[in-house]
Amino acid sequence: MTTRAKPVAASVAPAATTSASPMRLSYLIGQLDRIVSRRLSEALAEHGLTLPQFTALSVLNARGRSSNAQLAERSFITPQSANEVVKTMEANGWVMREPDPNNKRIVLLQLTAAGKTMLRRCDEMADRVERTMLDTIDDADARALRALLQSCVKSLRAS
Amino acid sequence: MTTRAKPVAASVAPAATTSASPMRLSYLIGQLDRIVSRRLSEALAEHGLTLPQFTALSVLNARGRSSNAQLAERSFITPQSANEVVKTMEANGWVMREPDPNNKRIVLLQLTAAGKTMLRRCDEMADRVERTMLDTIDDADARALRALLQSCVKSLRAS
DNA sequence: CTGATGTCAGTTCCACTGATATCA
DNA sequence: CTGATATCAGTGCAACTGACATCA
Repeated sequence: MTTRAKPVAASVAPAATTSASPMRLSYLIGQLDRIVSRRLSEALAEHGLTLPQFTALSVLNARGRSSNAQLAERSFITPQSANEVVKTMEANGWVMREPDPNNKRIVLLQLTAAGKTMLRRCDEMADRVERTMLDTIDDADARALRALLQSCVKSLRAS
Repeated sequence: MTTRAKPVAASVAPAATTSASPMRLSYLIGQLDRIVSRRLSEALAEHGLTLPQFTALSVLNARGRSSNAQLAERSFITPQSANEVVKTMEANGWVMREPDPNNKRIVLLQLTAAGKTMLRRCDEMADRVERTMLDTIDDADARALRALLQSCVKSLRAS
């Protein structure tokens, strides 16, 4: 309980805005992402994996063979950043590259067996973090949360 | 368009290939935070403000006078990081420090008039981003989203 | 002494922009 | 030629850890 919200400067801050105004959604999103990312990173580090790498593994697993450009778009980072992530994972034997038969310029990426094994292990850790996060939220609300987040992403990407 | 202010534009990619496994909540949270942060950062840059600075201004405004340690906890970053953010803002005249009369070791932080003006301007930009984000979401669902996000943060912080 | 606080210093991580080569 | 793709290279920001001094 040491890190819980307490009436912080209530005794020191008399005037102005004593009652905490409701936090912005963007603030809440940022806070939540910060906490989740930290928990996840700590857990993944035990297997020598970084969060961006886990994201890439998940995307490649969900979407199958992808070019670096596709991976970048789905991870919402630049192709350069995606390439950087992939380089390390290829060196670790989790991802393999093979030329696209239809287009010499494109290199298709896909998981290796070792990559799939690693992903399965890390998925368990991610599940654990998410279960903690959803501790006080029932399944219906969890589904609603997912749908709302997807709507937010969709609206922003469309604008 | 040769200049790419954004990482990826989802221009010609065939987007209709969805139907893969549903994405994790932590993935969605990360994606949404990435997009929101980018939009917000771009907007704030017009006023010479960074996102961490905007966060600090918001926290100081909402909670009133705070020590650096309190600000750090509210922003969910280390005191060192918070101090770094504050240093720049003090140099820009948006935040002022004054010693706590009750404790010589503590330095209380609060917004200056210029800081409040800046915050007001930036709040408008943040409102604009959030309105876009909530484009297809009604007020009731927006409130539900806020409540759910708060529950998630609370559960993770308590664990 | 212990613990909380502020702050200087150095480091790391991760995404960015720029530039270049290849190919449809 | 134009545009998409991959990738090498350098940059910058924002977080981190470590260390130290001060004070309740």
